[in-house]
Amino acid sequence: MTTGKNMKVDETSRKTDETRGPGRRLHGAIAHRLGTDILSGKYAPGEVLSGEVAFAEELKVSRSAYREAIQVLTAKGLVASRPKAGTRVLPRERWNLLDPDVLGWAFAGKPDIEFVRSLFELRAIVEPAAARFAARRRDKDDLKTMKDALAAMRRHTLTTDAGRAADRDFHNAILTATRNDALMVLSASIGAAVNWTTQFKQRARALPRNPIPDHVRVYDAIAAGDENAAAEAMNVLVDLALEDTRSAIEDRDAPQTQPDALAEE
Amino acid sequence: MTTGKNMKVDETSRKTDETRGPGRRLHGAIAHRLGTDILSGKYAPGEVLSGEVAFAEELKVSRSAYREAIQVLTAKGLVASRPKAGTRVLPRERWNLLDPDVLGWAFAGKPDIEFVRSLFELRAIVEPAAARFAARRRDKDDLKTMKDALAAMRRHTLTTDAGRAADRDFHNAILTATRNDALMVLSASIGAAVNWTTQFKQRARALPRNPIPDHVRVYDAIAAGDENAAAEAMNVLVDLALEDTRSAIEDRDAPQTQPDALAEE
DNA sequence: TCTCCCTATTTACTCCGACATATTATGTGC
DNA sequence: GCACATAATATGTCGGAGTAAATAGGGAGA
Repeated sequence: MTTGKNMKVDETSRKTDETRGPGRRLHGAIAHRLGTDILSGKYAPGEVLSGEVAFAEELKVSRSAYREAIQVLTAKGLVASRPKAGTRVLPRERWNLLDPDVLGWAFAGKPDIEFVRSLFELRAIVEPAAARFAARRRDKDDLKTMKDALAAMRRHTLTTDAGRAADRDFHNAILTATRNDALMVLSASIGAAVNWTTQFKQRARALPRNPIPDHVRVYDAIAAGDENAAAEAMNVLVDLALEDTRSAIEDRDAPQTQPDALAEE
Repeated sequence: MTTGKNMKVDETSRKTDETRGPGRRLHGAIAHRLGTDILSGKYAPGEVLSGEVAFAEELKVSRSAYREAIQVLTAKGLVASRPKAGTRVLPRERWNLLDPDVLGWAFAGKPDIEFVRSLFELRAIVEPAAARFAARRRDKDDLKTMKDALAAMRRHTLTTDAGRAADRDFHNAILTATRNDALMVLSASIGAAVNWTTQFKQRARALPRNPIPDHVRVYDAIAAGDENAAAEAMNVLVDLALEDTRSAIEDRDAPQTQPDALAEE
């Protein structure tokens, strides 16, 4: 029952080859493959992976590359390996779910709705608080950066790459203004992961509403140093993003209506 | 000069040997050593480490072990390595500061006061919100677990290991009751890191105040389903921990007064 | 019959030396 | 002075050999 070694290898090495771009190392690709497989539930918690030699052979890579990939997964709390016992997938609560890579792997396949909800709840907690800190501690440079980003957002819209980059700059400026490294890292991770779902959004349909005024409200409150107003304005922004993502996911999960009809735009 | 396997251990390999307990692998020890060195600023961001062969030789380990350690650090965003360019320490904003290991490394040496402040600010944001969710979503099992932990805390005090374990159980029960995985992981990481400084506290002096009543207030509010009261009670708890840690760190940073005088108890 | 310890096996861990690949730096021609 | 080809160098990948650790199983003693 253990082996299953003789299966066709085509399927096995497909993913590792796809993921292997230039600048992307082999062990990184393996980690990506195993990571997504674990996050997607293909390898359930508690399950033991095939031995080093067997698995490396199956993946058509050397043991070194395989081991380095396993070290990466171990570092992120996904697996743990001990001699004689083998390498087994750890229970979900041990996973570093806030690790950027893990978040990426979680959203690589069909993201779990419950987990998306968790992230948005966390975001709804953290972002307004961040805006509050920013309103209290921002200096002139912060405000200038935010203002420039806002202007860029207005020029290009959110439909262009430049526009989305400006959006990121704006939010990053807010995070910088909080003078709180932990908050910065956390918010950046969540934001990146959530925006990772934005590609669904953009693909599904045009944005339903002009987001600029809401951003301006946040900026004005931070510039004025009004903490409560900043938190409230940011809260609105998060709710908006939640609404967009929710409908996007609903569209994805219920594709009975022909996708072409939605993409007409 | 080739092997160097039987030679006496000198200063270079001191730390790696110390950290190398049973169940702790060699590459883990190397990662721990390099991690703490980076977090402590011994290797500044942007700095390039010596080449693989040179560094591995210096640490008296094989290149494989060294490379696996580097993969771990890479996975945590501390370093990045490219052919010909070498391995360089990434800027601080790329570090996964919320990774449990990274947090541990950060507190291994003298923790940066500013970073501790950041963590407590984040905790003050997250924990009350978690209590709020717990008050909304807890079920009977959650309440029972919390109640049991509370009773255990009363029996053994926080001065014993069993007592501190009960404290952890109590807070874990709250996190479980939030039904939010992201919140769970985050709060657990921060909590563990902050409690990592508690050993300073315990060492410095006896606890200045009985924490049980405050915990009871949190429990009562959650049991009653009163979200605002739960958040407020938890807020008090965080403030209390902050106060303790602050004074503990002040004691540590200003040891002019003979430590014996403080330890009389 | 049960417990405890000891042995044996399995598996990950570590080491080694060689080769491949990617990236930077250098040099050459225009 | 610039663009392109070339070489140098450090990381990346490979395969194999040997070590150490943890579990399972068997044997001795109670």
